[in-house]
Amino acid sequence: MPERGDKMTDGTPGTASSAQDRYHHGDLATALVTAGLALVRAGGPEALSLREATRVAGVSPSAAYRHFTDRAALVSAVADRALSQAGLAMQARMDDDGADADPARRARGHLRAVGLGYIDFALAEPGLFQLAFQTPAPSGAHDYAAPSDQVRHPLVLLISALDELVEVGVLPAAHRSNAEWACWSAVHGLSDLATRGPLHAQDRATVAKLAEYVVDAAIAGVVGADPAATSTTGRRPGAGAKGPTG
Amino acid sequence: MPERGDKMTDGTPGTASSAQDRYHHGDLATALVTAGLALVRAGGPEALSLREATRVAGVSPSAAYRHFTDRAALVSAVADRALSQAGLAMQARMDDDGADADPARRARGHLRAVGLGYIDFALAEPGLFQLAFQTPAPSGAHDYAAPSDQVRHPLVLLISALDELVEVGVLPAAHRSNAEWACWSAVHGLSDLATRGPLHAQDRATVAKLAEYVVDAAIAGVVGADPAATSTTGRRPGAGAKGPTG
DNA sequence: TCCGGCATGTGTACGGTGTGAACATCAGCA
DNA sequence: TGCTGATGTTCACACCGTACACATGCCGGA
Repeated sequence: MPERGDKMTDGTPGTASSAQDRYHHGDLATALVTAGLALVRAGGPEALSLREATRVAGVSPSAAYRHFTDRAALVSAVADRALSQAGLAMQARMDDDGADADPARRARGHLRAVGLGYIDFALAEPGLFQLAFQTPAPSGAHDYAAPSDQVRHPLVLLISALDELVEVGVLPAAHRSNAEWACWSAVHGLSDLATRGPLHAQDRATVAKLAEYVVDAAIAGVVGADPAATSTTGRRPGAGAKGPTG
Repeated sequence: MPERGDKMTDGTPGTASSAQDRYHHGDLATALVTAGLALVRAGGPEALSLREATRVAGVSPSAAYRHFTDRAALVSAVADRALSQAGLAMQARMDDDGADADPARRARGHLRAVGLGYIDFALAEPGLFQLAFQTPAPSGAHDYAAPSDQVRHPLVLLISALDELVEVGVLPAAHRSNAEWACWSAVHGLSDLATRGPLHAQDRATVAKLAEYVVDAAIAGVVGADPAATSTTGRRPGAGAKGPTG
């Protein structure tokens, strides 16, 4: 019989013997997710193997199937946690950056913080980022509801930042529709190029500068782009990116 | 002994017996790449298994190691082919769309075609797209040189489209630097969101409309965005960071 | 012409993975 | 107290990448 004592189920040393050294783990589901999160953080989504997760949890491989129908189910559960962490990081950044007294500047700062927070999270936690945003979605289960309690989905943060920009008058209401996809595409694309693509080997400072440029260009694009005149036949003058806030 | 006749090495029926039914395959390397390409097209990068590729080629698994050091090497070779196909598709679209007599309109059409061609390729061949652009790069081997003969790398197409926009006067030279990353980020992000992300289940027409919007917003962003005046705090002019690849 | 070397393909084996079926353990309830 | 269902274990299977020893046969030198 293998030794089952050398595992650290959680960070709660008070209940040291509650879930260990017993035939029944006690809270294997969350233990597996926690272990999976660590694996993904260390080695990316590919490193999340069901067997390794059970090994970390000090349990036999088949035990996982009492709590997850599939490896995919475990991956999905870990992805949810990763999504929450992304939302938390972005929210924190918004709270820091968007403290301007002027409403227009504050709104623009919020949108900027959302974009830069997204990219920062991708750079700081590439494994979690990939898992959170590059997974075919569990099965259409949750539609951008809170991935967990109290944590707002990153897309919700983006949407509310854009709505705020409309309320404040910076973004014309006529330009509002689809703006979230243009913004999300820009920051997501840069994040992917920087975490796995051709910008992978680039030094951090360069990527950070690029991130600012990309976010600013995206904002300028949605604020200034006239969706009714975007064909090759040319845009009307005066539709420049210069926002009303100057 | 397994039957080795049921394979189609290439599209050259003239030499039907040249590479088949013989102990030595004759051109196993390209046969494996061709098989791998089919596997990726059908099931995405994950479906490219070395064993399955050798099975399709009618050869034992170990035979692959005479031509590729690794599974990664085979993947990389297939990725090169995928990259070429992407370049071809984008080039074809550019030739179709960018036929305006007016130089400024033609230049803008070229950039639009590059972006829409990129997204179209991703939607038409999601497996090849993922393999081509979401692979950690072979090992810094080829720096955007022609992935094959005669085919220009997608990034090269983008860069020349932007350069053309500068020559024609639509894009101020001061806004040129880093523009390729803003554009690439936007189209790559949308492609990723649409092939694996939350837009995966969206119907094709909706995504196509979104693609046009995103491309136009990206163009508006780089053409109109003043990289020195978009930040909330207001950065000094002339602080445009030079592109990482030069 | 024969022959030998070397590139190429085969067979077998090992450790890794996900997953299912049968069995073991234990908590909680009648 | 003993049963029952939830949970964990053991064993087994098929698949994967990969390494090693061996088989085959093309091609150039004698």
